[in-house]
Amino acid sequence: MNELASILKTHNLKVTPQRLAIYSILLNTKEHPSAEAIYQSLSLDHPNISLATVYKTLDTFKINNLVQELNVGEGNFRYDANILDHTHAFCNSCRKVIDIDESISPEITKQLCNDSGFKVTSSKVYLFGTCKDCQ
Amino acid sequence: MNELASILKTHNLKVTPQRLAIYSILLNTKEHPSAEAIYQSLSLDHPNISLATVYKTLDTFKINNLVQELNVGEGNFRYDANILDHTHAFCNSCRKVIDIDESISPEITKQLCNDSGFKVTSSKVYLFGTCKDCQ
DNA sequence: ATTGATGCAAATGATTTGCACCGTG
DNA sequence: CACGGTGCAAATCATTTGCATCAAT
Repeated sequence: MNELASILKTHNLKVTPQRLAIYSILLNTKEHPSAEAIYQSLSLDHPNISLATVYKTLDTFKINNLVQELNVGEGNFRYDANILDHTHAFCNSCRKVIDIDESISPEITKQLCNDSGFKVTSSKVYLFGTCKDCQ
Repeated sequence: MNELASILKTHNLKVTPQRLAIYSILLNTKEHPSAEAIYQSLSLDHPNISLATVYKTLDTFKINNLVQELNVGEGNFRYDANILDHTHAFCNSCRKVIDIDESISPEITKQLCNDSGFKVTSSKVYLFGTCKDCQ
């Protein structure tokens, strides 16, 4: 059996072609796609999938901590199969979201935690500016 | 003339009672209200203001860098008249957004900037967890 | 066979837009 | 007076929901 299927089973989720397809897209892209963008990607190999299913599946994945939801202020959400806290940089020019793999965010959360009495379970760090290609 | 009025003028914005009211609300709250919440607050003293005007005004303020827009994943935006980069903590229990006044976020953005070739102009840091009152 | 997943279409909720009218500079 | 701002209602966009059907265990 395929590896994705066993990950889904680990979370007590039924294995369906739709779920495999959506999870596979997220694992194989660096684009941080929106629900709509995922739906577009699916139109090739799974033309009869429903947008509602994409939303429901993403919600299920989010609840089961298989994906994280991002919001860089565009008016919709984006999804990332990398669930570890890491920094996302949004280019105001090309509107791409880039992963910044630095382990600084987790560190600062701990520091902030100490001072404020707020018990931190996760964090999101967004940088805004211009990416290398657009400069 | 009142101080808020002169701030608006500095940005070449016409001074209207609606803008003064909205900006005043944002300057005097720690609640990080949504457009809808601001509209509710206005219903007392400005009962005939339009929700569309609230949205248009917030957009104008955002463009003129008088407010910043937050998104903690609730499906709407919240607004903060403190435009300096600072950390926001969202309590998953009471759904309040709390300011964390630490100057760490600006520091990390500089570090990340160096490594990635991404030119950072601003940043947003969100912490998720449980606030002091809810623990 | 049971239970949960899917697809469709309709509903919702947040935000935006068009346009006539009004108020500020 | 001119131009931008406001209010209203309608439109749009992202996301959710209800429900009948379908598929995985």
